[in-house]
Amino acid sequence: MISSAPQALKPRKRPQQRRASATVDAIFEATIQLLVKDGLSQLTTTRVAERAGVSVGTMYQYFPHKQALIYAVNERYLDRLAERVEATCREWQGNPAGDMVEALIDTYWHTKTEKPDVTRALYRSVVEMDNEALISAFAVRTDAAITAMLASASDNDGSDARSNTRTLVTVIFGAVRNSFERGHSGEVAEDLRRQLVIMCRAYLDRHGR
Amino acid sequence: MISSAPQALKPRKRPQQRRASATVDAIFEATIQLLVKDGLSQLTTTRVAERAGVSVGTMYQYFPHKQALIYAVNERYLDRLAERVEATCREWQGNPAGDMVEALIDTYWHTKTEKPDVTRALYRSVVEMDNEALISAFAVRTDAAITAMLASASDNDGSDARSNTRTLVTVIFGAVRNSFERGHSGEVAEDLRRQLVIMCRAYLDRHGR
Amino acid sequence: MISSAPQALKPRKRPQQRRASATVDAIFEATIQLLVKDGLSQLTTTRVAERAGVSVGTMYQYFPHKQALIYAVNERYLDRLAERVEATCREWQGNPAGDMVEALIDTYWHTKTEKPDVTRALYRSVVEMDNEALISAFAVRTDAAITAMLASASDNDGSDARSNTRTLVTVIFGAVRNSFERGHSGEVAEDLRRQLVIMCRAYLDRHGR
Amino acid sequence: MISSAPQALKPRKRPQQRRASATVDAIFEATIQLLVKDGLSQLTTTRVAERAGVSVGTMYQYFPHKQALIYAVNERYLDRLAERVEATCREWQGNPAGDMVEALIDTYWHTKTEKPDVTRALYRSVVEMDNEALISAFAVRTDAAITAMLASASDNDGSDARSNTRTLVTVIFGAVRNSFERGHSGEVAEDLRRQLVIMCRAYLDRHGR
DNA sequence: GATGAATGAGTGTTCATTCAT
DNA sequence: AATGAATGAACACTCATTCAT
Repeated sequence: MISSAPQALKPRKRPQQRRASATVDAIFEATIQLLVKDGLSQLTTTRVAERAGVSVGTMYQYFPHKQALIYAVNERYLDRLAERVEATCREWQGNPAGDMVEALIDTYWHTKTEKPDVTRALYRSVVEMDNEALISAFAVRTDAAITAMLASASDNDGSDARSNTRTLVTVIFGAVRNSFERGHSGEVAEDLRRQLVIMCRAYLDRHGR
Repeated sequence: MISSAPQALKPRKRPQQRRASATVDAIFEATIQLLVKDGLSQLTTTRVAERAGVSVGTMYQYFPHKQALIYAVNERYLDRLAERVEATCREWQGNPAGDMVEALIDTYWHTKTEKPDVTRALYRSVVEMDNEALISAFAVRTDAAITAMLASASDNDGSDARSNTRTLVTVIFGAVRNSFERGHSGEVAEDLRRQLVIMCRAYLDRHGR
Repeated sequence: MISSAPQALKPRKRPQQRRASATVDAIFEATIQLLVKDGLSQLTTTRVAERAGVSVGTMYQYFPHKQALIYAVNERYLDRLAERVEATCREWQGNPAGDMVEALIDTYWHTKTEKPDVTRALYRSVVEMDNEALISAFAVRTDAAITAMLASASDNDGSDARSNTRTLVTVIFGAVRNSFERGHSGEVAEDLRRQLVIMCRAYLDRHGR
Repeated sequence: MISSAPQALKPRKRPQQRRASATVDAIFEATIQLLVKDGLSQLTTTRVAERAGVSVGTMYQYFPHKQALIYAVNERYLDRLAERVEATCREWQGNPAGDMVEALIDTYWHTKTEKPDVTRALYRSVVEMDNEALISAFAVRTDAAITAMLASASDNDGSDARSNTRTLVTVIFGAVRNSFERGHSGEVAEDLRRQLVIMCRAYLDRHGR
């Protein structure tokens, strides 16, 4: 769970979510829909409650303030994303490093591309929030999973694992976001994905592996 | 000039800079300072005017609304960034492609890192704005410059220039942003920069160049 | 009901009176008091709310904007005025036309004169508003009532009812307003009322009735 | 001149107009055009100056504040209207009273109907202004002219001239305004005018004249 | 617990008026 | 005299949050 991130990393205004339930899901769903439809600046607590079919009062029982809501939505999203990354990492244990990275790119890319407007809306919603804990927790989880996976590579050459993981992760996650921002899609996006695979493979192979 | 971006992409009116560029500069400076200090959500027209030492009324003579102000600040920032990228591209014409990319990464990285808090603040401010025109104009400029540079590479191997440029640009710009978001700094950031250079060189060399 | 005026004539949204008619009444009362005291140009939403003893926010729950408030105040006023006119018309069914018109003038005059400053304030507030629906709805109601009354006159001579009603209504309502504007009062106003009765009677008698 | 109205009647904020000139005319013209086009609430000093082709500063040389401008426009309008009424009154000296009143109605009606939108715009603009002096001065002039005319009637029956004049004036002016408010036009307006003549004639004839 | 009416501080924006040039 | 940039008080309206029912 991302929420279990080190206390030190939790933001001052770290939001508390009371408990999970169908109501909370409805609220999450409503929030995402509204973020997609109108963007963060048009998102009001009243509108979220209305669309979720609950009263504002009730919403405030689950989320102590608006930030907490947006935080929680992103937390859940990143949780799921991290799970998928972890699953992929487990699945490819023991394979050649190049194949691992290709699988990683595929997983990340597909997850992000599945619902592009949700991805975009959440990328945007996370700004102006005390999001360091969020990002950090996600980074910790994925870094750990990827490092472990790479360490098990059948062609592991013993080069600096921390540095390699960090580089790959930063490049892959960064490139995907940038591609989104530039509005790539269709053939262009597909080519970029392929090139990214090629680039990462070339990086791993650099020592003549 | 970024301002020459397709009119159709700019739903919001652009500021009509008359003259008094001193005043406009003061307003820009104030805006950036406040974005750095308190973030977009705390940025009010009154506060900007106050800090810039002008009245709100005056501010509204130069910027028809708050959005236009933020737009203009980002536009200027991206203009300057694009200029630096273009300068680097001109400078490295005719060199080996690997050196070009290293120079590009250096330039971009240094520009972004010079004033990290400004970079971070502007990354955040640009959200929730009608920023497609902005990003698109920046992309057009830098893509053109980089494509031209690569075409002049002494070891140009004739592989798909569009695709190569797009990949490099997306990876470099994306990685830098991601690095910022993860809060890398010091030795970690430096290593990442080096790795990025290695990765991009490896990408260019992939065909045994 | 004036509210049943053609929807097409009401570009501005109408207040959705939910309940809490006490609150709405307080707001109406406050609005009228302020209109009387300081005039439309000094009427601010804050001041109305303050005097009504509610918060601005609450006011905006009942009236979507300032115009809607002023519209509603006038609507209520004209509703009541129309009711009185209708009552008089019912009451004088079957009497001689001259007596009818005298009764009509009395009713209208007295209603307007009861609270002269309110009358004046509302006359003024209605300007610069999308008031056609208001005026039209009032006209439709009163015209209908008066036409019906005149048709029942014991000495009905069969002359053009539409034209007669229109003339009488325009003259009476217009004269009263003009008298207000000129600031008539006391004996002068009283004489004018009498003369108006004489004139309307003479008009009805013109064919030697 | 209406401006020569008794000092006591001049409003506290009685606006002062510096001097007449082509500039002033341009300002008047611009004001009226804007009032017709967008109404009082959209009338800003900047817009008036712009349309008049002068600077705001210059406008403030002629009119010490916005009210003064609107006051002056109405003053000029009423001056001209009063002149026409006076001219008619002079012209019909010595004729039968009924013909006088018909001529008066014709003059007033035509002047108001010539440019209906200007008439309407000015009716509206005069609200919320300290307009008592304006109306009073107009009343004094027209009352005097009409009283004098009626006194010279070939069939003068010696009945109370003050009362008669006041009644006729209030009825005629009031009916015209009311007709405007109701949006009468074409055949309806024409019939109303005829009926008004009939009514006023009947009033004058009431003693069997 | 759930509701949603009430709150009121806070914000973007306008525009009459001034005054340095 | 003429200009028009600068001023800043004022206002309509929003919306996160609370709390009586």
